[in-house]
This record gives sequence, C-alpha cells and structure tokens, in this order.
Amino acid sequence: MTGSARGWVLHVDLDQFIAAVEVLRRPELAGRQVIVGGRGDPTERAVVSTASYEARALGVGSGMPLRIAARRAPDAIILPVDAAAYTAASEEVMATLRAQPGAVVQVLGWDEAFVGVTTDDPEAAARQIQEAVLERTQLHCSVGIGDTLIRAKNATDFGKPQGTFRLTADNWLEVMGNRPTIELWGVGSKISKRLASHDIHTVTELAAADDAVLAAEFGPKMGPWYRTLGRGEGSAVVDDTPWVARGHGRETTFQRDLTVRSDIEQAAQDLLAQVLEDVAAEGRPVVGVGLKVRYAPFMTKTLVHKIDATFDRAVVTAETMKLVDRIEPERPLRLLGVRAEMAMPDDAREGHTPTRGGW
DNA sequence: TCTGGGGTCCTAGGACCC
DNA sequence: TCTGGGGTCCTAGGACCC
Repeated sequence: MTGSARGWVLHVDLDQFIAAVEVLRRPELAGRQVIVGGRGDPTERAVVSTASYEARALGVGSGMPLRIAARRAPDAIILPVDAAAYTAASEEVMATLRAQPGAVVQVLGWDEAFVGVTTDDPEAAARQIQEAVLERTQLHCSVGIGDTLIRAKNATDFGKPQGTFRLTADNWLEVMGNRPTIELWGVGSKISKRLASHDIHTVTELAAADDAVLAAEFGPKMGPWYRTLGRGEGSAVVDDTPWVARGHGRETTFQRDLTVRSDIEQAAQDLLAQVLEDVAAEGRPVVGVGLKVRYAPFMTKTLVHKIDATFDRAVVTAETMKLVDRIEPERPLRLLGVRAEMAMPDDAREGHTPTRGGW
C-alpha cells in the first residue's frame, strides 16, 4: 500500500452490447452485417436498436428507421429485439461487477453502470473488471475513470473499444474543452442550440458561462446545472440504492394509423392490461394515469390526471378511458401510450399497508 | 423514409387558498 | 372600483437518456 488510496468512479460500458449478445448465441453471425430492431421486419415501422461494425460501415446507425437501414445494407441479417436475452446477459454482467471486492454498483441501463472503488491504481481496478466480465460473460467492455460521475461517464468514449481512459479535474478542459457542448451527458440537440444562441459552443465556453444568463434561459435549477456539466463537476458518489420505479407505461406505434373509435378503445384496453400486470408486480397502489397520443409526426400530446390511491383495476380502467374519450376523433392516430403512476414507498407507509395481490 | 419503447426530471402556467 | 402576495397543487409539455 502506498497510502494514496482514494475513491474513484469507474464507468463500465459494454462494447456493442446487443450485437455482441446476438453473436454469442449465433457464432455464424461474427463478421457479418447485423442489424437488430423492432420485430426484425424491415417493412414495418420500427427503428434500429443497434448495428454491427460491418453494418455501420454502410451508414446504418441507431435510431434509423429500419426500412432505410435495410436499403443501405441490403445483405444485412436483420434480427428482432429480444429484450429477455439482453436482460439476462445484463444481470450476469451486473452480478460480476457487484462481486468485485469493495465495489459499489449503480446500474444505468442494460449495458452500463457506475462502479465506485477505493484504490491507488484505478487503471488496474478497471482492467480487473474487464477481465472478470470477459471471463464470466464473454463480453468486452470499456471503462471510463473519473473523479466525478460526469468525468467518468465522458471518459468511456475515449477508451472504446476494450480500453480505459482517465478524466479528472487535471485534464478535463484539456481533453474536453474544445469539444461541442452536445457531447456532454444531458445536453442534447435542443439544449446545445439554445446554448449556441448565447454564443456558447464549446465545453470551455459553457464552463465559463454566466450563471444568471443560464438561469434566465433554462430555469433556476437546470441553468446552473449546465455550467456544472461544462466543468465536469457534480457528484462523485456512486449510489447503489435499489431502484424504485415511479410508474409503468406501454406504448405502441400502429403499423397503420387508427381512425375507428372502437379500435382505439380496444388498443387502450390492451395496453392498460399490460401496464396493470407490471404495476401488480410492484404491490403499490396507482395514484395517476396518463395517455400519450401521437396523431402525426411531431404531434404528440400527453393527457394525465391524478387519482386517489387505489388497487382497483376497474377504477384505473374507468379513469384511463375518460382520457381516451378526449382523443380527437377526427385525427388518424399513430401512437398510443398508457401509463400508470404508483405511490412511492414513503407515501404508502403513511396511509395504509399495500395488500399484495390485491389485483 | 417520415422517425421504437421504456423511463426520468424540470418548467410554465392556471387554479385555488389564505 | 380595483385588485396584493405567497404558497401549493395540478396539468401539459419539453428534453434527455439507454
């Protein structure tokens, strides 16, 4: 021990996770153009979830409509999204991370997590994790090392694939300073454009921006937060508190827009039935229902309302159908989403004891 | 070629109350 | 005839992430 051990944040990110899982169970796909999206049918309305490097070389990328992807890569193998398989692989990866001595694990998604460690050699800790994950799951990952969550998260890209990279207060501006603000975690296309309207284009410019200007543009909370992002600062605490879902929702894009009232009502009932299954598994009462409605591209509406805490399916259904009644009948319906908000555990503790299986 | 599905959090504005 | 100010709750919508 050198006596210089301190806390570090590692950001572990699986390389090409979905494509890698598919190749593992079908080795004959290795080296081929592979596209995963929707139900695997390029004639349907769906988008690409992930594409192998071979398909990317032809200009296929995540979020692209499957139809276009198939046109760009006519010889590609197109596979349906198999969420259960990715969840299973993910759980094995996360279990591997949790098994690391002294590691605190905060899961961010199927294929990434923060890992808090105390060490005087974070690169060695990162390599140890990469080896453990590879040995147990046959999957490769990259690891960002940072003195804050934000720096660790941003570091990962420089380590891809299969490598590591360290970003701290010492080299943050040197590495990130001249990059556009959209590369920051939490800054998307809209925010980066609004920042640009204030002549803030780079990370360095955001780091030096005036809090008052940012607050006036983005509000008292988000404004100052964006400057913090520009500096790579913020929390360094990896939080392994178990996740508690606020609610559950299901949504569907119809292959052909719906115009018939009874079809819309039936679709809402079907979605709600799935939502109620997810909610029932939580054992917490429903305190709000919501609808997401898209009539055409860029015409999305949300309808919500709170309800008294209830375990009664009939009540939740009735409240949801009240919102369905507000769907504009003259517009073809492209997307419908149904969502239920649940009481958080604290609320539940105050009022009553949730009766599990009350559904 | 018109763009999935599952989530989270923040903000603005109106209603309402004292 | 005019009309304060603070606080809270709710709805609608926006933006982002994986």
